[in-house]
Amino acid sequence: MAVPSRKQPPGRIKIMQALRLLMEEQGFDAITTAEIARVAGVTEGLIYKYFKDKRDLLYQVLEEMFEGVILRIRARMDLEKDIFGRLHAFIDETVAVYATQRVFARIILIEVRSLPDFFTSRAYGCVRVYSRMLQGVLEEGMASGDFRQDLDVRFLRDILLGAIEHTCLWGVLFHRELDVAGVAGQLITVVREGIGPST
Amino acid sequence: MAVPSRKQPPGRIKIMQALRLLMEEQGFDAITTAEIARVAGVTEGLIYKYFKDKRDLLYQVLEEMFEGVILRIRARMDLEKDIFGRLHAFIDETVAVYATQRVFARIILIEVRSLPDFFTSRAYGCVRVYSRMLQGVLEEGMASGDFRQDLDVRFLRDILLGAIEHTCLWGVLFHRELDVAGVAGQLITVVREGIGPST
Amino acid sequence: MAVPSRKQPPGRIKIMQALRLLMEEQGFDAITTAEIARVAGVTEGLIYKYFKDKRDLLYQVLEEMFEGVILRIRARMDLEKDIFGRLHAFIDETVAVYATQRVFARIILIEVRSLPDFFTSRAYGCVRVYSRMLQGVLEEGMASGDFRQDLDVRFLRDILLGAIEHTCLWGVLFHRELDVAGVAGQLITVVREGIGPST
Amino acid sequence: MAVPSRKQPPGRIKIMQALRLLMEEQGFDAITTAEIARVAGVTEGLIYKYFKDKRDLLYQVLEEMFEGVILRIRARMDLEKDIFGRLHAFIDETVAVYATQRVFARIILIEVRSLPDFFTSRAYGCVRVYSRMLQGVLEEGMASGDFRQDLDVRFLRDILLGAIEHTCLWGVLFHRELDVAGVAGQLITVVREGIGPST
DNA sequence: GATGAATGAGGCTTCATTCAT
DNA sequence: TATGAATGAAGCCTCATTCAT
Repeated sequence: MAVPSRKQPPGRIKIMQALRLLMEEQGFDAITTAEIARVAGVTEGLIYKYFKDKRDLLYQVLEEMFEGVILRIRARMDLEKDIFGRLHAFIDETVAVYATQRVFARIILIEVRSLPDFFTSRAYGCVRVYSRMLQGVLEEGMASGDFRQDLDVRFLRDILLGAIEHTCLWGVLFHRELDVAGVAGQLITVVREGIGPST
Repeated sequence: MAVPSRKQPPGRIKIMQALRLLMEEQGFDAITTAEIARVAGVTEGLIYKYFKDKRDLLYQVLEEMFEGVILRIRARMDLEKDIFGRLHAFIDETVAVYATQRVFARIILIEVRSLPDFFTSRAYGCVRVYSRMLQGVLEEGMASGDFRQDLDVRFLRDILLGAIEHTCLWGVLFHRELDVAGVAGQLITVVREGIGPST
Repeated sequence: MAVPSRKQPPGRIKIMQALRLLMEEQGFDAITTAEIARVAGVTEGLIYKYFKDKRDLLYQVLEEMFEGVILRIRARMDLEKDIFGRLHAFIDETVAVYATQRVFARIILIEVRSLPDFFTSRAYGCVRVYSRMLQGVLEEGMASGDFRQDLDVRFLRDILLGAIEHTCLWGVLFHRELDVAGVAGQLITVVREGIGPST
Repeated sequence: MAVPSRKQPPGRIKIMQALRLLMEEQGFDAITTAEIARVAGVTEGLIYKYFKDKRDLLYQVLEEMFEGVILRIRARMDLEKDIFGRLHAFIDETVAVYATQRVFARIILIEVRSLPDFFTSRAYGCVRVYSRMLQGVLEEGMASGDFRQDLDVRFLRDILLGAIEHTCLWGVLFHRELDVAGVAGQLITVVREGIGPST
């Protein structure tokens, strides 16, 4: 997977890096192709050699990052034996990614939602893979009796994803630091035991 | 409710209605001022008599809707005696709003996030009020011993808000129906008891 | 002359004052009718009750001020017996006006030049009267033999007017103080004796 | 002279020429970007590839012309041996420029004054250079004892510049012919000897 | 693989002005 | 005398995109 970028033309690489760089500071809409080209040190025209349009560039950047993220999470989960460990690994690693890879977080949490054609892009495939990983854990836990079985697994999945995203969102929006262990820990606690008084 | 908007110039009202109407079908960016004016039956210039710019119009539309939403939720919560009832009311009513007021949901869940100046707008004040309502319930529950006290109340609040939003998001994005009672019910269950095997 | 503004409707007065006030700080083009109305405390519509259009307002403001200026200069000149005294009075008083009445100076030195219809306005009549006053002095001086006679009186007039205006211009443009006596004195010296080595 | 503008993109050249052409007949404000583009035979968008905005275009046109003017004046002055010759050359050449280069005259005498950001533009640098040339002559004359020394050199400079400009202004405003030798000659006479009766 | 000049569509916004009340 | 809602024309400018070299 994730071909080691062998043979990638330098122009293409520079363009993708330029967008990533610019998105550290600005939203996608605020970034112009002229700016991307300037930062990349190429001409605007070259962008269209490698990318169908400006959004395609965004999607490809996202895809590349997302592949790395998925590998990371999978690797981390594979180390865990029990089901709660794997769930914790998924959550913790996701939060860690949002905390450290701000551009990735920006794109996935903010930019992409208002772009209708995202959901037919290859990058969206990554979202499905990612989402399916969590769903897999949940199904497994239900099957094994470790998790309660009276819930719709997709609802449950969305609840978890939403909880993760929202706790990270403000950090991303306002460039605030994120307490990874704290967020992940509290989330796991709520999910395991609920908010009723600890018994 | 919804103050009879005394003295509001008709043009202003028509413009706001036009945007709401158009946003049933398209994203904010895809809507042009020309289109708004045409649907409202006024000239483009009039928009700028009442609104600083196109985004200001969006924020004012959102604010107006949000005020109604807040009133609705508050009214509903005031009917409940116990703390879990109030929590349930908040969640259930929020989901109901997302399910029925698609434009409101669109704006708050999707459009607004990529607009940096939203967070300095008056409409954002509504978000804070709304968010504070939930936080109030949580604090109350912690103080009374009904909720566990080993969690950061703001984390908890964000977990809940995220869970609500995400479960509604896909319905909003793809114009799917939303099973209000189902979503709210499952969410409350998770929150109360966690996903551990039902005892 | 210059009717003591008897019976002038208050709205009209307020509008003219508003423009004068605003022109202390901004150029005419940068000032909008909306701003004028706001400062005057009237509605935009009222402006068009009293003035044909925005430029007409400018011209009437200028005319009113110019009438005062002409009276001042004339009064001052009438005190002088000899021809050089009158010339000095004209120059000195003009510089004094530019130094103290910045709005007047702004309009006459800057704004009005790019407005083609100014030269058919009543305010332009004031310019002619003013200009004629200087020309009168010069003609008188030539006739009496006090001034050299080998020059075209209109060229001479323009040379003097230009010298006055330009020495004041930068003060007006950049809100700098103006050394009235200095400017007028040096000007008179040059005009009387030239720049050849003092004999 | 007038560097062969090597490598200047043709579009850029055509745009600048178009503005010069249009300003023969109309004021800057009356000229629209659409008109400029039409006359240049390019699209409006291209204007903004080469010029920050419409005013920037004006300033660059002015700068280009002003550079030529300065070269002309300097060349002419360099031919003169004595100080009065150089002063005369400066005045005469300036008047000649105003008489023949109407667009240049228009811009410098009329348009530019009401544009606040002109004074921070590169074109304004030319004004300073030009103005400094005259001041240099005056300082030289004072140092050598050819000119009287009891005057502030900058006042004197402004008096001369104003006299030149004003005598040319009406010609420029009303498209009248200008008697170059006459204007320059009379001006020099006044300046040398004053208006006192010829001795 | 890369350039860079040029396009073109249309977006947002401004503002003087009018008119019914 | 004054209001204020509404107009309408057009202006400036942006920016993704193309194409010949």
